[in-house]
Amino acid sequence: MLFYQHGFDHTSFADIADAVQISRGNFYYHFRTKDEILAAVIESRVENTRAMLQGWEEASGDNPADAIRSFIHILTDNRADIKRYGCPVGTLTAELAKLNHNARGEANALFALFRRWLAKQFRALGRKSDADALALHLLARSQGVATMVNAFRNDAFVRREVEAMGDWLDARILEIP
Amino acid sequence: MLFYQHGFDHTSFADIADAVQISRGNFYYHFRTKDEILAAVIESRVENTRAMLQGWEEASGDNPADAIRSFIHILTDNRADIKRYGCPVGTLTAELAKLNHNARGEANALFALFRRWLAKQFRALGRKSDADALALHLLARSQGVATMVNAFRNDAFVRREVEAMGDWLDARILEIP
DNA sequence: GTCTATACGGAGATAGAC
DNA sequence: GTCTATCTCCGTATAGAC
Repeated sequence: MLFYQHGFDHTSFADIADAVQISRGNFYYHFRTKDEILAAVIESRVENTRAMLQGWEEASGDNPADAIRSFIHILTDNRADIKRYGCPVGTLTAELAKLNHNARGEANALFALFRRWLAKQFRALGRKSDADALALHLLARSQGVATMVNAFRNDAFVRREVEAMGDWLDARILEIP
Repeated sequence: MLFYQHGFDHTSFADIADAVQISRGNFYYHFRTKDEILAAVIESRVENTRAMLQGWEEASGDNPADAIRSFIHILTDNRADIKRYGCPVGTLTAELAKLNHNARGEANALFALFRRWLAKQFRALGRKSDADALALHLLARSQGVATMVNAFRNDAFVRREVEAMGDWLDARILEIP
């Protein structure tokens, strides 16, 4: 999506209309303001994310560690886009924070979706007391990798870090009483 | 700086002129274009960063581990700004990447400054072969924390992660042959 | 050097024909 | 529903007075 590729503020109606192949005027039949488009984009991302997370859960066959590994591997799977545009969630929340935009909360809710889902997996693994902390830690690690690879475009680095996160996860599992 | 607080694209000449207390017209006596201002801002950040890194080195008294700890602690020291605006380097490079801006390289050079400095410290610690990898890892960790705390504004999380990075550093030192 | 006035383009948004 | 034409505002940038 264009908001992801060029940022929300910098994407104009002309850009959008051009991409969707309708005229600028017609746009206002579907959305009254640009903010309304943003809200719809975030809403749609929330839905897709929900579905993706649920899909990982189901594909893991009740193995939370595998579900978490699916999360870790988005870095590898999406590395081409991340190199060019960064993480869609991280860069959007950062931009909206700077714009002091109304939809900031909704964008953060996207992050919270990942956070709660990861915490749920860690809890299912038996990490009752620190599930949320582990979730935040892993989310931060993957955000950090996304930021760095966006700057340095270093594939080897992504591979190393994804592996390191896997090792970290294994170590957390071994710690379980 | 305004570019940090509101982003480069979203900051107008009127905003800047207002902040510096001179008229918009007078601005063009000092800079010919907005991009020239950006270049000057980055240039100035490079200088400040160089000085800061050198200062850490000197304050550490030839103890690279302490120098690295100074780096880790910027997260704690600047957490108020980071909560509101994110990391100045990370958010700038991310924005310029999306704008496909000319100055993208210069902004990344800012990141590279930290990277090389950290690698130098790790090398001084005796990590000859993986100094750069360790530098990138630590840089990514701190970027990740900055992104998360910008979204969630969670002080306890920063404290935990800063401590965890300290522990990680100690473990790397113990590994040295 | 610093100001005011203004040109010029592009942005979001509206009106109204079809 | 989709279009073109148009409005208004704001952004960068320039001209020229002082």
